[in-house]
Amino acid sequence: MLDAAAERLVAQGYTATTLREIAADIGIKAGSIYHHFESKEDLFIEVFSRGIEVMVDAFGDVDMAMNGCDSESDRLEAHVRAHLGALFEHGSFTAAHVTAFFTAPEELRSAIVPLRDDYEHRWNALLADVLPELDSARLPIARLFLFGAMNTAIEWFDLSGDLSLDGLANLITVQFLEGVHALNLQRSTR
Amino acid sequence: MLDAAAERLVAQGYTATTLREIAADIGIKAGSIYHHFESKEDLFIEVFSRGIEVMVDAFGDVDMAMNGCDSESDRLEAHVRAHLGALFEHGSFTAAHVTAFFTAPEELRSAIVPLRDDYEHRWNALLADVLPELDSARLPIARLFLFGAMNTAIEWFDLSGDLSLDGLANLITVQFLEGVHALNLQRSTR
DNA sequence: GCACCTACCTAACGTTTGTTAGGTTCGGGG
DNA sequence: CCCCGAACCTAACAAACGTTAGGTAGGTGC
Repeated sequence: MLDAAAERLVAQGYTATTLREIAADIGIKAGSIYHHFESKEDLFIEVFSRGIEVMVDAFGDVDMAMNGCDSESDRLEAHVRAHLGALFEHGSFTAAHVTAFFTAPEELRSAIVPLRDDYEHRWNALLADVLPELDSARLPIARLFLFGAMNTAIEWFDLSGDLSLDGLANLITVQFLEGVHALNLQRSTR
Repeated sequence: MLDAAAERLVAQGYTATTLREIAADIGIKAGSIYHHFESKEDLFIEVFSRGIEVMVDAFGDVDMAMNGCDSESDRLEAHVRAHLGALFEHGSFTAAHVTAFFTAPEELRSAIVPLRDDYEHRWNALLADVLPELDSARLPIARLFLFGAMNTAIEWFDLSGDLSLDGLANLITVQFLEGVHALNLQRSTR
C-alpha cells in the first residue's frame, strides 16, 4: 500500500493522487485506508519518511564499508553510488520523496524537514572531509550542485540503458570533484 | 492574471492551484476567467509557454550579443547567466515552468513539449560548439547536468544574498566546464 | 439614443475529494 | 462454541473543484 502510494506520487504528485486510486491499486476501497492511517497526510508522511530512511540507511552502510578507505574520492563515489541506488534500486520511496516532496502541503513538509536536515548534514560532513580546502561557506552550495546532478538523473536515467549506475556514479563524482577543484584554483590565483 | 497564475504554480503546483485563488489574487471571480481562457488547462498552457518564451528570448539575445566572441567559455557563461536571469529576473513564468511543469497533467504537458525540445536543441548546439571534443552521445547528459545545476538554484539561491547572479553563473560555468574536461581526460587516458 | 462589445458577476450544475459511521467477514484464543 | 479484534466494505457526508448559463455595468461607434 505504501508502495502504491509512492508510485502514484512519482507519477502524479501529491494533490493529484487520490486515496481511491491508491486503494484501487491494491484491491481495497478508499475507506479501508483509514484503518491503517489517520488521514491522507498521515499516509504520505510515512511515505516521505521512508524515502529518507532508505537514503540514510544507504549512507550509513557506505560509512561502515568504507571505514578504512584511504582514497577520499573513492569514498565520495561510493556515497554517490549509494544515493543513486536509493533512487533507482530500492523501490519508489526515495524517488517519490525527491520528485514529489515540494508538491505536498506545507504542514506535511514541515514534519519531514528535520529528517531531511539530518541527511543533508551527513553530506556536509562528508564533503568537508573530502574537500578540506573548500571554503565552509561554499560547502552547502557545493552539496546542492551535487544533489542537483544526482536527483535530476530521475528525469532521464534509464536503468536498462548503456550507462550503468556505477558508471553514472563515476561520471557525477569526477565531474563534481574536478569542477570544485577548478573553482578553488580560480579563486586562489586571482 | 497570468502573473498570479505563475506565482501560484511556483508555490503550490498545478492541481493545488485553483481558479478561485487566482481570481481572488487579482480581484475578480472565478467564472470571469472563462472570458479570457477556455479552460484551466488553456490558461496554464499559456503560462508554461511564456516560461519557455522568456528563456528562448534570453538565449537569442545572448546569441546576438556574443556573435563575434572568440572565447567559447565566455559565450557559455553568458548563456548560463541568461538562463539564470530568466529564472530570477523576468517574473515567475520561467520559475513556474521549471518547478511545476511535471505537476501538470500529461495532456497539457504534451502540448508544451515541442517548445521545450526547441530550447533544449539550442543548448545542445551551443554545447557542441563549446565542447567539440565531447562525445555526441554524452552531450545530452552533459546538458542535463548543466540544467540540473542551474534549475536547482531556484530552491536555494537568494537574489539578496552575498552571491550575485553573475557570480553564480561563473560558478556554474567553471564547475561544469572543468568537470566535463576532467571526464574527457579520464576516458582518453584509460 | 440605440446597438453592440468587452469585462465582469451571480448562482448554480455535476463531479470528485477526504473523511466518517456503522456493518460484515474471518481467523485464532479461551 | 463464543467472542474478539483486525481487515475490509458500504453508503453517505460536507466541502471544494472546474465549468456554465444567464444577467449586468460601462464604454464605443454610428
